Amino acid sequence: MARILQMPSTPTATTAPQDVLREEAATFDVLRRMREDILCCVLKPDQRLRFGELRQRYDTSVGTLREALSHLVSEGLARTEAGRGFTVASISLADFLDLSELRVWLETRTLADAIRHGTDAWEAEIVGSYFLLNKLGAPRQDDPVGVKREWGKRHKRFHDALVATCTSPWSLHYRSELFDQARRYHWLTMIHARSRRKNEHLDLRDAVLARDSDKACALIESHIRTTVAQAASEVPGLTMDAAPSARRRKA
Amino acid sequence: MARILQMPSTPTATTAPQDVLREEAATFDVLRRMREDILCCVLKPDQRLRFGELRQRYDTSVGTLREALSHLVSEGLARTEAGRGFTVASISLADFLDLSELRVWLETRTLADAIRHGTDAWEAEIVGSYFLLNKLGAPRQDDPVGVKREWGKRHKRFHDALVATCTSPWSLHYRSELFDQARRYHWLTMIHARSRRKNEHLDLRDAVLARDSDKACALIESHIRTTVAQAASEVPGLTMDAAPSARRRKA
DNA sequence: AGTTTCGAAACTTTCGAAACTTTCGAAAAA
DNA sequence: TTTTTCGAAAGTTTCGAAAGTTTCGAAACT
Repeated sequence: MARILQMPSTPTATTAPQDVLREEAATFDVLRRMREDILCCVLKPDQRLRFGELRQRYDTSVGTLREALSHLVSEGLARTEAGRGFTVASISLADFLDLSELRVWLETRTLADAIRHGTDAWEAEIVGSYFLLNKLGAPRQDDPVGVKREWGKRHKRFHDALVATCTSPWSLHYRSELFDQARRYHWLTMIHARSRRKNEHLDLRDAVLARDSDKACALIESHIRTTVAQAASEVPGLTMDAAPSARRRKA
Repeated sequence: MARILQMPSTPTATTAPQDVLREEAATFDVLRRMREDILCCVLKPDQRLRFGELRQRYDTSVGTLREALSHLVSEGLARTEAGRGFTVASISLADFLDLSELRVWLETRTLADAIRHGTDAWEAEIVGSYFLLNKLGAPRQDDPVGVKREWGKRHKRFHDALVATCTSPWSLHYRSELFDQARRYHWLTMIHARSRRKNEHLDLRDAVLARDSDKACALIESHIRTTVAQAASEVPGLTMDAAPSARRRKA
């Protein structure tokens, strides 16, 4: 179970201020970079992940790569077959639908609980992270990749902040994993979508800060569902079938 | 995302009949054995996992162990701190409660969907796996470890069979992970519990085969809740606090 | 022409050792 | 007596190379 956002805790301050970030050093760093690359489709769905190329790209050894890849497999961002190496996980509309249904439940559940246990520090982080998200504005199709990536980061930070005070570690853990899964589809939507959406995050923020649990949950539910619908209609090639991979049998 | 029970599929029969089981060979085998050892508390909660001992126990290299341990961390069965190696995940009543709340929802959700999409092969596997579970009978405190382990296997097989035709891969995946988590607490209950329970699995089986979704869901919900209550009252030392690990600060 | 067999090339998996970090205990200083 | 410092031992992390598979194409055979 990966570390969850560690928000209103006193920093331990043993060696350096950002000591927390050091975690696992090399391996952890490679893992994070690979995850980001899969999420942003730099490594494309169903792409074969050969050790030769990866070693060059991330400047590390086979063993370290294996460990990172192994992690990605458990997270559902990659798959592996015995003796055939690793592959980026497929995407499909069916998967996004399935994913999103679970998300609706987990997001509303964690959000309601977080609101129930909200603190001043929690409110502050929501205000702060919303500010950062809003300052950047929703990225357009023709914005540079760097801007889109930064928006992705801030978007995640805002949504993490909303549920930070939820008291169920398991719910938070799975919520986080599924949020990352959804980010792959969000990325595709950002690339292709033409329609613009109103600023749903502002309403969400205000409902949460007003501790209006029902309204906040309804908003986040429609937030998720709208995104699915948008992806389904505007991302080309996102079909119900999983992959164009060559697993045919002869008739 | 790990492989899910692959039930009504035709065997591919390329080399051997059990070719499917070979998956990942060495690493996968070590992973499975370690997981089983953690689930059955052979490796105890909060126990330090040193490479020296593990290498001897599983007769494998450091690299392979690291990969397996890495997997266990993502599954929440172990934890790791930078530079300080791996540790078996803690247990606590709080964790079991949290876990079980999520399980209630996931089990009922997957079960209802599985019933909706049930096939003949699905019914057959339910009948078969129930037969195996029932033949062994609920293990008593003084049964040998081997019997308890076998019961654990058959118990899991039965519950997997119930939900096998569920159409949501993500729900099935998380259901499976949480079921394994719960197995650690089940094991402790088996060791310590004095009270006997009626055969809840028979009622469950019949309700499912009769396609009575509401009744089946109600049964599985109380099945889970009863187990939690039993563990809370009969397993000594299962407190709300996480671990007796030495993370004290000076006052 | 179509199918099968064989062998080399490419890639994955596994391993043990080298480099580095943490922990623990003994000796020196307060 | 208590605290601090230092160094050795134990343990973890990273790496590159050896061993083992799979894949693909060319030659041999039907």
